[in-house]
Amino acid sequence: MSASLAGAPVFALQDGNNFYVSCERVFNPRLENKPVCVLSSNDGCAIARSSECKALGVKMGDPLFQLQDLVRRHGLICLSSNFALYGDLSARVLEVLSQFSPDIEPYSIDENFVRVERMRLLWPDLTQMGQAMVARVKQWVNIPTCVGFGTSKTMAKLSNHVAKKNPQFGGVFDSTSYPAKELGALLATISVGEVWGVGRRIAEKLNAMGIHTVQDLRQSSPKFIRSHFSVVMERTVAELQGISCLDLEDVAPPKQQIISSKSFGTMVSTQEELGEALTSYVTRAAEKLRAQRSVCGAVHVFVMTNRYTTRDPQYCNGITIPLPNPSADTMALAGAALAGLKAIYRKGYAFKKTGVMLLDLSPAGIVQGSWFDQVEVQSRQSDVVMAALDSLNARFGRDTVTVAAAGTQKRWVARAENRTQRFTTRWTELPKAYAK
DNA sequence: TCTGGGGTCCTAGGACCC
DNA sequence: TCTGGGGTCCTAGGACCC
Repeated sequence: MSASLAGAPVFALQDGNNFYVSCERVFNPRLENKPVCVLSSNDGCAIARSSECKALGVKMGDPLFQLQDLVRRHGLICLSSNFALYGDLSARVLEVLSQFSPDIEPYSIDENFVRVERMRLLWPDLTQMGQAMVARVKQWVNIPTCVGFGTSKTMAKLSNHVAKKNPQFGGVFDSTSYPAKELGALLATISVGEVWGVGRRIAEKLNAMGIHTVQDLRQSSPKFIRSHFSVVMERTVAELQGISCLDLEDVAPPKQQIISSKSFGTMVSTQEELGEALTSYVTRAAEKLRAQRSVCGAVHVFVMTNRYTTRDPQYCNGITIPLPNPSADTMALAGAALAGLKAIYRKGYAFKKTGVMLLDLSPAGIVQGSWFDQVEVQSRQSDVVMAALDSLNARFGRDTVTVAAAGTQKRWVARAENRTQRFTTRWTELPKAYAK
């Protein structure tokens, strides 16, 4: 049994093995034991690989046209992606895990963090708990997974990695009960780039400083790391030392931006075609926006040519269009997007990709019975503030219940309460009506 | 010929204020 | 008019994650 104190957090990280491929295998058992990969949209490149596929040397992101030889000679099976299916199975996995603890944070489509320390009466041995999780997810959803335990999220992630890479652990690794000396030896065999939060760039920089393995980083001083990197890395080192800095996010916060974009299968040149694609992306993004009950204050549009070709001239550009009234209305957003497109469109290019980002999101609808419209104006002039209040009155007319203004010398917030809408608007520049 | 689509957080630096 | 410290807000860009 682990020596962790009662109440001190213990995290599990459950992670589906080769998740998309495993999902496909649920409904097509003939894919079992065969090299399989799942492709991105337009069947562009590999985004998930079975272990047999990895053994053939296929890398994440390898384009399909480079895999044709493996398809012919080794029977590599390449499948188009089916994200609706993966999302459905992900939800089922989550349901099974909720039998083990109510404190769960779905981290990605194939990963879940679980706080387990409150369940120690039921599961004094974490390894047994992890084995039960693996067995039950396999039995009920037929998805193979691994589970790692740690006293921080970062250690749970790392333990999951250990479980995945070392078959002798049977898919479960509990770093909290592993003898300290042996744990250090084990972590000294793992390269520092495997740590959650250490990407390619930071790994290079760490290597240059003589920090090559997870154990090297774990034995570094957080303050030293802070001085050469950022507060994020400082936290990572503390987490590796078993000090939990990142808690479970049990209620998912609303998105701060919503993106919808896609590459074209064949190149597109005309503004009309780009506009049609954009309109469908805006429709999808606006649905997501309304689903989280937000309105959006600015729409960003971008276009780009094919960055992989050296033959054609390159052009990429983007523009952010602020909305005078924050909205979740598809037509309003599409109008802004198309106006943006018109501004950045150039004739004579073969475009590969376009997309839209909804920015400046804020809550819409009823919040504890109050409805507000806020206008922030950068001015110390009282007449400007009064003008802002006037505009709120004009916008809501008789529906306006109260108006008020408060702020500092520079930045004023004018606020109107209204029976039908709640918006929070931030103007980064003065609304035209008030410009002097 | 053919190369994904989402997201988050942090920092530096400029504008502006007292 | 000049100088400087302390502070806020905003944006662009980089780095990371799946």
